Amino acid sequence: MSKGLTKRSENYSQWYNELVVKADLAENSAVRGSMVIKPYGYAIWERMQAQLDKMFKETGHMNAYFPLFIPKSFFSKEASHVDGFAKECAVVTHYRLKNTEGNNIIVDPDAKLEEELIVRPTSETIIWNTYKNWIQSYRDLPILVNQWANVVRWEMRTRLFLRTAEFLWQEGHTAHATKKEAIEETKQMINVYAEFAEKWMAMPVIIGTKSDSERFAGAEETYTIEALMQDGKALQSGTSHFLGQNFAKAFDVKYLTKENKEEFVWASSWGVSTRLMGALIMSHSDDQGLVLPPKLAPFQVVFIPIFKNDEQLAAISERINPLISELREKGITVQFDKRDSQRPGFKFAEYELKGYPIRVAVGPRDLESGQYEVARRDTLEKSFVAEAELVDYIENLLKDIQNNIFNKAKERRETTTQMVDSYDEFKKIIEEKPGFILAHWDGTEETEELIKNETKATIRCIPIEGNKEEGKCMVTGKPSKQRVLFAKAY
RNA sequence: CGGGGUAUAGCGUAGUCCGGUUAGCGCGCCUGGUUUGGGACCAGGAGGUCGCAGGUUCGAAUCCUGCUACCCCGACCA
Repeated sequence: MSKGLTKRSENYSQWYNELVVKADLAENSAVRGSMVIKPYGYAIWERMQAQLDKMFKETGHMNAYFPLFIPKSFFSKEASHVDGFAKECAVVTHYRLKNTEGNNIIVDPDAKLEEELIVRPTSETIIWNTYKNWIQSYRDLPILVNQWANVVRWEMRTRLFLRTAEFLWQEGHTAHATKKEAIEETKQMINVYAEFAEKWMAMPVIIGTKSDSERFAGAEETYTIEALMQDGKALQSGTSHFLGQNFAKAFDVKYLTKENKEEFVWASSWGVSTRLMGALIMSHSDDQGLVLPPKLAPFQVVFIPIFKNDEQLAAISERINPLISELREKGITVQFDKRDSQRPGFKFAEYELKGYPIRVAVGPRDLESGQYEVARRDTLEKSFVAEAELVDYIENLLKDIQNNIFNKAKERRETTTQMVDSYDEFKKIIEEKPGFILAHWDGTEETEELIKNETKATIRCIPIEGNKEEGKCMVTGKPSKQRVLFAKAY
């Protein structure tokens, strides 16, 4: 399982599939670029889901579910939106198969749909078509709805986790009476994402807005959180869009104000996807495998008994079962690996590969001494801890690991983020020491395009926080209001 | 869709140029034994339409033709 991991660690996507997903679906192009998420990987996604869902509910949202198939006619109402997605839609044209002679299954030509159905690439259109019926008065607003779902985007090129044809995500779609409120919602949700990324994934992010060319199709403003992976490439990890009245106008969603005036509603949408799992893997993993933040690890602690026979195992179990109960009462997730089919050394390596934050080894020797060997995944350090102190020690160590991997990631980002004032220096750094670059830009699409073509670096975002010093564009010398964030991106 | 590459057991591969025993090796898997505090060892064993279709030949993983899929680089993108 771990064969070749060290050598391949520079190319994360090479070993995800050995670790958490199985991607070998396709002899058939229809599932090209999809992925099977294995149980352990899915457990990580469930932890992420649970926390995000909690945060959405704490900010007043409720979950709903809308159909997978969207009639083509819905989809073509918002012009820039359809332009953005038209090239990557899977389309359902028939509803029946037919078994011909020789067991040859074909699509029944008589079963053609009158109107084709689009497999949702995102749900704005079907949701706004529905909101039209939900909204009449200012009393119906705001509508604060989220959906957990799968979507399909027929990308020309796929990358495991980062850009699969089908992916799992959450999409929030809100409707508001005023522009101000919709913008506040948009900003609130990007802050929720940033908090989740930093406090739970232990992944530092930079919040900002997208340039015109990178903005979501149909949005007036796109907020993003941008993270830096260990190889110096940036990953867009979550977005929140202020949609203005674009979808309200396209789907004719109006409400009556207190003054009995008819107005279009204002909208936001926001989402994060299983791409976050890719981000998590690429932020922290090392040559030994995954490193998971304790807050998202499916299991935070694993106990490995070291035994030669059933009597020894029974003696070990008797001593550590009360400890496990005590840990569980504190809300710590614990696994006790009693398998006799693998040797301890194999298990050590296996749990390191899977990123369990803490491993405790207990053998006859330790029962006598009353001290257990505790190993932490982030630093691979081991220490002996007295039985009486173990529960408190683990509780503190989990917090310590969570902080430590965040700080490590942040430090790494800071040492690979540079302020650059000349375009020559920019080109040199992008080539030699990839990472974030803060530089001045004249705000035009032409300059952005030029930089992209010459260096492959793109504007990841226009940061919201930090120094807002004015300056001159590093390419054209024209005035710039603030530095923007550049990087090569996934 | 353009450029490059690859396809041999569950995974990784040798063999292909120059056709010739029963297609070899490592990991993994199964059985037995010895082991068990950092990925155990010994012995035995199972597992292959050599991507698919056609052709050349006494004989094809190997040569020819066509097709398909995957990977990498671009364009596209959560």
